[in-house]
Amino acid sequence: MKNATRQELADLLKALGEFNRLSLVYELCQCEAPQNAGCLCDCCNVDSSVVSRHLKVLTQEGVVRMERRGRERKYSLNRSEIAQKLRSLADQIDTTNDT
Amino acid sequence: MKNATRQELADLLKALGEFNRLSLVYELCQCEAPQNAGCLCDCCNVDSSVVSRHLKVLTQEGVVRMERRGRERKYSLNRSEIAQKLRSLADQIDTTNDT
DNA sequence: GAGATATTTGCACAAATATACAATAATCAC
DNA sequence: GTGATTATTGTATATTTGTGCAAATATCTC
Repeated sequence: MKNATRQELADLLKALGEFNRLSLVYELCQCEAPQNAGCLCDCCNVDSSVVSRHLKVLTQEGVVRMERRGRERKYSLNRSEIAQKLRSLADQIDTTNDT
Repeated sequence: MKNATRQELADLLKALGEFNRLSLVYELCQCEAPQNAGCLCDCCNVDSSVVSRHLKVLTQEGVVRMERRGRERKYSLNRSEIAQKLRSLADQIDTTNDT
């Protein structure tokens, strides 16, 4: 595995590894339709500007994708892509022998 | 999901989400036998004290377990446990509809 | 015990991060 | 256009984090 790839994976895990961002991910998990930032604000107890920045991180890392719709921005999870990366890591960790 | 649980998961992901720590995990992935800290130092380009601290974080988060053997300390991956947690998250993310 | 080896802790520090509040930008409804 | 709504960006700040070097701790060998 190349260093660049490993760095990308580390960045992804770091993006997921913050309580409020993980909360946003779980919130989006449970929504079929894309959600706007205002709605997503409700699931974490921080200022909307903070949510906006967390969503930016999640977007940059490919966890989430955003589409403008009027003055709103709709966010949704890149479900299969993220799940696949997590499973791939799990497989590498789990492949062989263990207690 | 309770907040405490979510925080634990976030902490786990954060532990994995740093380049040198992830490198240590990959290194341990490829070892059958537990490795000592000195050996693990070779896979990241940092001071041994830094590796020691990273291993401490990984141990605290349950990624790795340590056993003293003389003056050495042998580290090994908690493979199945970590893999299971990652798969569980993947499943939650992936359960339903997506592009 | 003396010296060598393996690893961790104390200390210092620069960089990154999460956060709040205020200001700005973009769009809608009238 | 005016005002309201939605969301982001500017600024400041307190905290956390990753790091290296030196000192300390623990164990082994002689």
